[in-house]
Amino acid sequence: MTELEQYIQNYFDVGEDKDLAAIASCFVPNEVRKGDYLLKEGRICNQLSFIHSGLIRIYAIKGDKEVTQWISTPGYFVTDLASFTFGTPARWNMQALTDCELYTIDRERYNKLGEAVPQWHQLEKLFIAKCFIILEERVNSHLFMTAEERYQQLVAKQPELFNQVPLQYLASMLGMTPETLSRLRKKAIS
Amino acid sequence: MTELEQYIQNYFDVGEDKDLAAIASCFVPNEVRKGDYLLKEGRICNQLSFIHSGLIRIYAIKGDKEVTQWISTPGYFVTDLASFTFGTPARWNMQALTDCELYTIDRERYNKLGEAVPQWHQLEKLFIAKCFIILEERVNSHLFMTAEERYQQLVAKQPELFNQVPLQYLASMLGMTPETLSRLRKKAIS
DNA sequence: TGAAATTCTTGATATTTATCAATTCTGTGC
DNA sequence: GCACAGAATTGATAAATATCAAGAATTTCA
Repeated sequence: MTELEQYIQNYFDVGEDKDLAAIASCFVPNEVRKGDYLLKEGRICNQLSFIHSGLIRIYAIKGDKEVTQWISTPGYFVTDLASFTFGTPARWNMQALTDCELYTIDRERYNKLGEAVPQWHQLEKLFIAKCFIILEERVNSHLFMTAEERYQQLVAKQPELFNQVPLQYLASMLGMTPETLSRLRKKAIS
Repeated sequence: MTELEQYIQNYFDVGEDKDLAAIASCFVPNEVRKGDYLLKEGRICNQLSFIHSGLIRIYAIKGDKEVTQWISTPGYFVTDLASFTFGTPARWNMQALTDCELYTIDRERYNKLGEAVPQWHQLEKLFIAKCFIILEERVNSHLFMTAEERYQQLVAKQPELFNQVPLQYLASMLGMTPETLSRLRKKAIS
């Protein structure tokens, strides 16, 4: 199984090898440079990419400050699911934090996968349901946990982010100020 | 269009009238009494219901207290989407706050809709995507807004809840204590 | 390399929200 | 109507987090 096929399989759980290969063949490798935008707020999101290497930040502007929603890392995908699915204006900016190697499918090809892969709509449904569950976890993390517990959870799940991503972005993504994150880190170390 | 068909149409956006009728025919009316549970944490969620009348509270137990995730109202549906879709143990309790009239489909019938309605998996995908967007809004409300702004948003969107639902549940759902909600209300009135 | 820019940390303080305890209010059943 | 239980409010205080300002550390790039 190629690396790309592995990425796809992790999200789409394709039953047939030939279907998996057919899906993978619709993705094309591409690169973006540090600072490049994959998507800007207000535009239509026309692509879904898996990250082979690099980091991508998803954020929005709220008043006079940026709110980071998520940092996407190798093996994960990036898209604005709402915009990609419904063709509505994106509410997120997606910007490369580092040079990135991606595998990308555009909306047109994506929407034709149903013709090539009989089970496609079923797989796609389950993919979106998985995304739903991931989001549900995030809502829960705000309802059930304190800022400090959210920080500890992120340290446990993705410790590498703390070496690779400006802490101000992680703070925003956790729903706290950079100063608060800085103090929680200090507290955790001592 | 029947009331049930209208509810379904709001979420599934069915193209063909006969498909809509076919889907609606798989739902059966049923009633639950105030206090009854539609689902308990740990069980598998085997049904999806539209609410014709009444209110249902979705909540979980965290430590020694209950966290209300949502209050579902007439016209909306209730289910644990993760459990219903993947057959995994539910993480939520669903309890009737009042006597309720529902239209319910069980998992078995739901999963057979693909046989009766050609576009079903496509419709279902879009349904789940809509649920995803609703959740995304909720994550945003925690990242972008203060507790007070979340309160004001709920007042604007669902003012009737404040007459019909114990405020402690609304407080929990907004991610704050009952005391804080009480003070925000007082502040908003004056 | 070194200067400039950005990021991170730290301290002092303000604001927000939670906690705990005591009433008050409201609805329910007798 | 009255007593009771649950719910909501209020007050006093504590804890968590934000804000503002300054300085230290790090990164960027000419």
